[in-house]
Amino acid sequence: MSKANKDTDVENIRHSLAHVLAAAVLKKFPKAKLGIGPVIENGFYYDFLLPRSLTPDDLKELEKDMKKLVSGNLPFAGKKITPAEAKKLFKDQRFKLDLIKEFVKEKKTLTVYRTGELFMDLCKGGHVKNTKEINPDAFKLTHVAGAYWRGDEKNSQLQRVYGLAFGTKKELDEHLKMLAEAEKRDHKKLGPRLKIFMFHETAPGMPYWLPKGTLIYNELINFWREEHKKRDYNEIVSPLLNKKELYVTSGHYDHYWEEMFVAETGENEEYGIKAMNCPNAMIVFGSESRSYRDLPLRFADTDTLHRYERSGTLNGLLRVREFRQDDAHCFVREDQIGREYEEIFGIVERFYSVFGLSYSFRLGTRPDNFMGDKKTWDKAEGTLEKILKKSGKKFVIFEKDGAFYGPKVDIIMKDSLGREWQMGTVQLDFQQPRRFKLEYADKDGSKKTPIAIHRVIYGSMERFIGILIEHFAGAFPLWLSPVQAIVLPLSEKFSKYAGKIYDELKKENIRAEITNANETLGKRIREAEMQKIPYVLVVGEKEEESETVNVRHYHRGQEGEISIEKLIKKIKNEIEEKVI
RNA sequence: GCCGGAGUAACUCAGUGGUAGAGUAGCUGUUUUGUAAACAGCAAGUCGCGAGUUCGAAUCUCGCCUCCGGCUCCA
Repeated sequence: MSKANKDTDVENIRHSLAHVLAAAVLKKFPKAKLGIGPVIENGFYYDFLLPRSLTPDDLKELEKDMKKLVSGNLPFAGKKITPAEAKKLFKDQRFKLDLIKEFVKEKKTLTVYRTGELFMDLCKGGHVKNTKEINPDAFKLTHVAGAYWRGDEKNSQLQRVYGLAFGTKKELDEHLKMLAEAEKRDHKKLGPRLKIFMFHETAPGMPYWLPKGTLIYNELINFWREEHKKRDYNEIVSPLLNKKELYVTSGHYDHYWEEMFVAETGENEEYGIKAMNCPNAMIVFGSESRSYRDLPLRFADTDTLHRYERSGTLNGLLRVREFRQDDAHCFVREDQIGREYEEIFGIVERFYSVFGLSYSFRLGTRPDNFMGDKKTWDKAEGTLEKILKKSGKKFVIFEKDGAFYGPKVDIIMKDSLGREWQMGTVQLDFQQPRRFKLEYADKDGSKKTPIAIHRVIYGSMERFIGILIEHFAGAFPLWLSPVQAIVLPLSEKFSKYAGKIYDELKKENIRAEITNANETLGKRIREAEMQKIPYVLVVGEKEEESETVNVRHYHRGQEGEISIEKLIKKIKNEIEEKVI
């Protein structure tokens, strides 16, 4: 059997189970109103409007009932129907009637599928022929969540029941095991356990960076500074509070003010707390007269930003209210856009390959609340699409996903649970330079408006570190490890020798720790392993005599004795090369 | 913001109306260790916060806060 067929088979199983779920729900709640029940990655869901909230116990019962239905060898049979027939069949199902109306408008054919004698659904098909093709032990209802009808907040909220489903029980078990493994990588658990960051309830969505996390944070920023200095980026620091008027000029007051923290003075002046760096970058560009020779002119800025994200959207380090971006604004002439983008894509590749991260691009086009005129937008979108095609990289287009001031190219990554996150973003902006009346003198002496490219590579430091923790499962590459080596003297007799090793490591700027011999060696090794320290150095009689250490590496295991000079050289080289 | 779940010692968790518990971590002492958990003792709690019901609330009810899973949103 080909892979494509196998995929279709499991999709048919998932889709059929959505129908079986709806049948079980209707049995339990005859007045339930049905939404839709599509196939998703690894399973299915179905949306319902019910007289009461489902409990975890309800899910267990529904699952049991579904198994019974599946074992009843129910056939699936579909048949084309007319709109009039459809309206009659689903006269008590208001959401189905919505769909029928929509389908009629789009001139789609209507089909109804019956699951045995007990259930029918408006559906385009894609089922098993009979539920005997479904293994009753290879699916599981996992959770309930609220979901708006047709994905619109203004519509009623339905209860969405999620389920996992596979062809065999083994695949289901493997998937559940994988989820348990993913939980072990979860940065929300690992971060605090490894003392990288924490949260406090007085600052929702605003991380505390603990000493170890601050080391990682600073190493990432240092690397970023080195790489950007080479490429003629000029770092600036700008105010964290600006009067409302700045955001009126930039356009953020109309589009964004509600999501900003606002500070008020005793004299009733309103200040916006920095939520983005661009307006102040515009101010700096406009502070001098500029020539075409100055362009591209790049201002980088990593100031702390605050955004009042809605409470339900916060998610560990991946969605926060306080963060820093590795931001920069590149002011270019129109003819320089392509080159600048190519250069930025080069920076992206350099950075992501250092961590061994894979990513994809996403082009976001004109949103509904756009600023400026459609013609400029079309031109900008065309330019970006052309550059993306030329880059040879894979990309998808997300309609209406651009910033209000211009289209954007996002770098997309997945977390340990496979959820997609926007990391870096490169945004084209024809609007703000115009609004701030920025200009440069062109060759012929005429005044021209520059184009701004907003770009972040990591995205936000917070989100990036969250993804890194999950990517490395907390075992960072040596150059990022908060503790790079730990010295364990076998007993107190060797404390002095261990201290000497420790001093030499520190002298070479290697982040080292040392333990005393109060605990057994086994226990101290266990603790070092749990802290995911790359180099564990055991010293005892043999090592002291031969002036060596016994190396145990987090990934490579026990490596035996090595002289301290050789070890330091090796460690320094590994740090320098940023080995992953 | 909306739907659902959760919050008990620093951490992981037990405790369903009647004296707040265990393991780990911490501290003290003993042990001086050869590659993932030595032994003993001690200390540790506004049971998320606030109200209510009750003779009595970690436990029941209501409101709020925070976190988690979704939805919506995401410059």
